[in-house]
Amino acid sequence: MTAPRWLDESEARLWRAYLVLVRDLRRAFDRQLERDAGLSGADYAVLVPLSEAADGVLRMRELGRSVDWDRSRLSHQVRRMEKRGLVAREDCAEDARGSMVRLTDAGRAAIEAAAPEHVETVRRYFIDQLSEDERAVLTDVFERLNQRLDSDGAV
Amino acid sequence: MTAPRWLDESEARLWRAYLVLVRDLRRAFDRQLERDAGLSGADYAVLVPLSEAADGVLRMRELGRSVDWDRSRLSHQVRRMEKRGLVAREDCAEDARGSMVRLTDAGRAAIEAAAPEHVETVRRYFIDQLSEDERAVLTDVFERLNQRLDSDGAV
DNA sequence: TCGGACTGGGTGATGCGTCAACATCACGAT
DNA sequence: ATCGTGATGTTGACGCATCACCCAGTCCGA
Repeated sequence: MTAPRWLDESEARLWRAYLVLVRDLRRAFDRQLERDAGLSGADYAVLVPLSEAADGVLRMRELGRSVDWDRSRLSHQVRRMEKRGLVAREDCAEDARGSMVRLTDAGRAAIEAAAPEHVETVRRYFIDQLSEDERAVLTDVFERLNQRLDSDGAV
Repeated sequence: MTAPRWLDESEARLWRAYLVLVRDLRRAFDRQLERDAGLSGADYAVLVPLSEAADGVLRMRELGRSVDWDRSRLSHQVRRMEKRGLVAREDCAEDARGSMVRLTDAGRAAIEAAAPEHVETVRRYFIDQLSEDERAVLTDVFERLNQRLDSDGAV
């Protein structure tokens, strides 16, 4: 049992800045989506792959792979979205276990209304605030950290 | 109505890496805290300022300033933590509206059990993965983005 | 001093996120 | 053919996060 290596001042500063950034960035995006299109971030995440799919239809399984959520979370989310008329569920012809999710007209209208403002917000609060060098560093760092989490089985 | 400036490939790659990192990092920390001390991230956030306060007692107001949450969120959280015996609520002598939160022995034991592993996890998946230059860039970028959110009233 | 505004805190409702448990179906080995 | 195993999807429960709203106490100026 060795003594923990506590964070020094500059390390703690970085860590706190990260925590605050994550929280406030998420809040800013959620608010913008809610305000401009009545969507949550989770709604948006589901609508994007659906809007890019042929005929706006995907199996739950494929949709789950696209958003990289577990089945439970996706099922709950789709149920809520179905209740609000953003998507519709249908049976799957090829596999009796399966379930298809179809983007409704209202769902397509919502994502199309939300997307331009959303990307503008991503630029305003993130991308456009960074220099080219900084973007390169951040991409490198983020992907490395993701790999670390992945190879460590921490996900 | 001008055309939205969609993200190009490298910009989208950075944005996706950020989203995945945030999600997986949060999951890794929550799991570690839950596993090693039976605490959630929200529990930990509340316990830290309490453990640093004189006598382990803070007014709700001060506690709220420390964690920077709104009153409702803090009230819900403290209620759940009180039910589990991590904190106790007392009346405030100076202000009849006030409410004091006291760290219990169980609460102190929990935070002391959790902290070393928590900081090790922060190092393992974040701080220790970065070079000195990268830490400097990230601190600078994160603080700039936070300022941008702040000055824009986006919080 | 009194009346209105503000502050401190709590509650209920609702959506998000996770875990455990369950039911159904597919599929390969025997 | 059937049995076991894994894949697919759903549900219930519970904690986190936010919003709208409420109540009580404090404060300050007319």
